[in-house]
Amino acid sequence: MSAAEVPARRQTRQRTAVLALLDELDGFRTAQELHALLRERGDGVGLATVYRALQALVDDGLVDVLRSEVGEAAYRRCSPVHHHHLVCRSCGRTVEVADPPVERWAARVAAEHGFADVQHQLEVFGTCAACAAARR
Amino acid sequence: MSAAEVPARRQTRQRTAVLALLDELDGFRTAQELHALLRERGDGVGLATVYRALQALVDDGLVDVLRSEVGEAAYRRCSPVHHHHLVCRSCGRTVEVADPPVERWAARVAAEHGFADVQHQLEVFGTCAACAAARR
DNA sequence: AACCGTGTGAGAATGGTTCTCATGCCCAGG
DNA sequence: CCTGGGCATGAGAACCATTCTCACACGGTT
Ligand SMILES: [Zn+2]
Ligand SMILES: [Zn+2]
Ligand SMILES: [Zn+2]
Ligand SMILES: [Zn+2]
Repeated sequence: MSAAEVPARRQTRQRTAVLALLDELDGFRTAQELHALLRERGDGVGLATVYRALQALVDDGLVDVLRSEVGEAAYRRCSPVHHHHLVCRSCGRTVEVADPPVERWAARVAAEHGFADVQHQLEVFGTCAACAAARR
Repeated sequence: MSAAEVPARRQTRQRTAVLALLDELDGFRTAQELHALLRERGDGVGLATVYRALQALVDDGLVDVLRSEVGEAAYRRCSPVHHHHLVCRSCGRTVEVADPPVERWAARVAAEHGFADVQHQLEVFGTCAACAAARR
């Protein structure tokens, strides 16, 4: 028997609205922020549903999730290929970046210490030019 | 007037116990785990105090903190020089690793995109040899 | 159009972390 | 040594993001 029967994701107004909103935002946003934005614009969506939609999108690889320093999850529409992020601490604006050397380095250093099933996470935080200018 | 009057950290049984416990553990542990361990061994310490002691140690640069995938904070006694971690997903065992190239890469890629005040976080997760062997 | 099963939503529940505040005790000064 | 001011402690309440519950709505397929 084939392993996983794909449950077939159902198309609903709520899920469409969440993905559409993420598509027009260019930074990481928390579920609560997204929920508030949807409510403001009239597309009322339950908070629990926002969480569920985001989780589904993450599972499908359409959205990346990041943990803020205080532990809140933030979500962003991202390309499906492996990459890392350069994130503005102030406005959330994000640039996707890739670096093959660090990929190889992570695999090598893990192997040297006998670790298997290796994964890694690398994020860069800073203040973008616009926010740095606005701050003064 | 000099900027910050150092409040002078006070030496108490509880803070000593927390740091001593961390010194004999070699992996990242959550505050709740540390609290349970202290209670087991008779050195009763309030949970809130464990959190406060850990926060103080982090502020002093004696301890590193890591956010698990579910958002829990885990703490580990670490060397004060900048480094990253190779962490076993299963037992928490951790190896400190350094990689100057990635430091330079992070600074360069950030500068190219106009970002300032750059910081980065890089962690590698895997299954250590001992846990891989025990699993079968 | 009818049915089945998944999706939704409001509120309750969960669980890690922080806050409150009355009491304890470290330690500099005398 | 003794004392006093003030930071530290602890038990429990408060907080808050996230998840769960469950009755009801509705997508998609026959
Ligand atoms: Zn991404
Ligand atoms: Zn990578
Ligand atoms: Zn460390
Ligand atoms: Zn580094």
